[in-house]
Amino acid sequence: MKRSSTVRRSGCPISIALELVGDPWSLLIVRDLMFKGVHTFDGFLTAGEGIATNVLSDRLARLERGGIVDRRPDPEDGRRVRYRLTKKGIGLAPMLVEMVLWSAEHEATDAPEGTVREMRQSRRRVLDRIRRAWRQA
Amino acid sequence: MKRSSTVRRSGCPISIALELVGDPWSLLIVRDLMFKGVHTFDGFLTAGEGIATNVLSDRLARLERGGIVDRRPDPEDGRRVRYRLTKKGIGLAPMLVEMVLWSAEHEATDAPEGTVREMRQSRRRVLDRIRRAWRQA
DNA sequence: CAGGATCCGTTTCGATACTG
DNA sequence: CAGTATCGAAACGGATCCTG
Repeated sequence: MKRSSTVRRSGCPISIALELVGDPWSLLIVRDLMFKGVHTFDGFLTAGEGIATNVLSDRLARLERGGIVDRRPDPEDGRRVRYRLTKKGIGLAPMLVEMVLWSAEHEATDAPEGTVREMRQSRRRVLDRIRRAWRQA
Repeated sequence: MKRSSTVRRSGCPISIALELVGDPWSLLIVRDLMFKGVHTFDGFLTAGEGIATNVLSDRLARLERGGIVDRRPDPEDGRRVRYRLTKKGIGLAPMLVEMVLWSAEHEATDAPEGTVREMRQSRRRVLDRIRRAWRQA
């Protein structure tokens, strides 16, 4: 596998950010940040699907290097670190929403619940809410 | 990493089909099928980014098991195998389009070309064309 | 105690090459 | 157009250690 962050086909600019989207853990982290308001190391550890600490460290560093998340000390508790999606990171929302919709339609076994239904009915509204929650977080 | 094809958070149906979307090679194959009309083993081998034969075999089998592609003997040359996206597979188009758009905006270094510009201006038209091309292929 | 880094045994991946 | 075999590289999980 090439190590470049994007792959480009000659004559056809169909490039995909595989560095991000090709990695399950990174996607789970972004998803937790975007949909669940999880923003601490421990939050990812417990809310996630059992990611190991070293893997989490590594992915957070990658995402930070890629400009998708940033880290700052928690304003209310200087010892804590707060991870946030950057503007570039929040730009992934449409993609994530499509991923969730496709998964709900084709893979998930139990009936879709409120969030998914609303996504299906009005992507725009869901995206607006995600962006709003992000701005004031 | 869990081996299940979808991951679900309790109380929040934000599940993502990581089995597919967490794997770079699978994404490249789907992309080639969707945007480039590549549909043979050798096509993926040469048009792709240097995938190994065993990996390609493995991913095609996975995608087939996942119901995303199917394989049939080429009508004009029975020895050849033709891979096609299934309906479920073509359902990934919106997600792929968002991936391409995000990548073009944030990752790709050279100026976006026609396809990307058209995607940005009218996702609908691009998606319609993809689906039409798929139906008559 | 939160946020990581490091070491280590194990599993998975992938490049190459060979087979039908 | 694939399946298989090998074998080194990388990723992973788990535990442990470190630092404020």
